[in-house]
Amino acid sequence: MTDKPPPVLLIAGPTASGKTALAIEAARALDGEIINADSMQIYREIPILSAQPGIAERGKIPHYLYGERSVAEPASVGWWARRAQELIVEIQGRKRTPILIGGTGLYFGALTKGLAVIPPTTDEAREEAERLEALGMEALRLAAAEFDPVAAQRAMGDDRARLRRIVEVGVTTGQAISEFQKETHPVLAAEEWSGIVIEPDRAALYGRINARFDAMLEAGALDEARAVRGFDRSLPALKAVGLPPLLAHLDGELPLDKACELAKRDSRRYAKRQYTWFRNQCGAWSRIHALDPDRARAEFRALGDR
RNA sequence: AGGGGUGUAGCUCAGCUGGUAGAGCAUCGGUCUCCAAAACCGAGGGCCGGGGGUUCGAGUCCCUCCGCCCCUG
Repeated sequence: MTDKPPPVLLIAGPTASGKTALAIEAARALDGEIINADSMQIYREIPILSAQPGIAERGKIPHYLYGERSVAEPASVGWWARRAQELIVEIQGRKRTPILIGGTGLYFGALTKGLAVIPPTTDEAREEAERLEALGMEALRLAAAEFDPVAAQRAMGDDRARLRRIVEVGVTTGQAISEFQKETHPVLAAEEWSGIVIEPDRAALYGRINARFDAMLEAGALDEARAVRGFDRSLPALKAVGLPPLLAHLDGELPLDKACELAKRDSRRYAKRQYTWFRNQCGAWSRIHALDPDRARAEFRALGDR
């Protein structure tokens, strides 16, 4: 018997790829506990729209970071990574396997590649960035280039989000964000984890995405949208796929069928971006291709036998 | 059956008085270090319904055939 902590299992997959079922299978096989690695499933007001696993689905397996925060209190990669790390240590302390499952590539990256340690930006800095953005892209880009020509160069086109961050970090620290980023260290060492990507046939997944959204509506997605209607629309959770068109419908701007169409389209686009991310950022991970739960489980077991 | 209309990219449609095709959406590829289900960048794709004719040259004009839509009987 050694005291070596059990390795951490990372499972990434696009929306609607059957992650939940596979996580349960993995938890049973490895005596594990499940940690959410999905930026939207963190919010408790949108369990249906973000496809959080229900009580029944969870079985007896402990699940963490699902519905842990309110829409009104946005999470962030940094917050998530810290929580995930704490939970990993806890679970390993119980001699069990931490299983992280989700679709947010950046979150996995924070663990396996690291996140630069940058002081939290101040309100003042955020206001400054907003002020510049309001002046127009040119002003924002110019200011960003002033703080950090390297990072500004990297932000192509009208990439407001990154340009703004450069300014925010610049204003609060007086330093270039790219300098901080040079000092990045993985949270998990390479030998501490193994990763699996669920990568089903694209057309099949699209079909499932479409069907799933209909099921979400059936399950009360519209009520969820109604419940968060009063929140600031610029909150991250209010941008969850499917929510904007549903809100537009509630505001009387769109017929329901049109809203559904848009929601499905957005979901397909999102899945496409996820494929791109996993393909290029998680190239060394193992793959599972089956969409069918039974076959996916079989593929998973086959991986374990290697 | 007669009259009118229409047939251009996967879809919806632009294409002025003829000069060998565009747009939106979809699709595909890529970026990604603290709002990431975000914010961006890029690409391919059309024997212009078939055939014939006029013309130096036709998606654009003429004839004919085929498909679809509407009206009238």
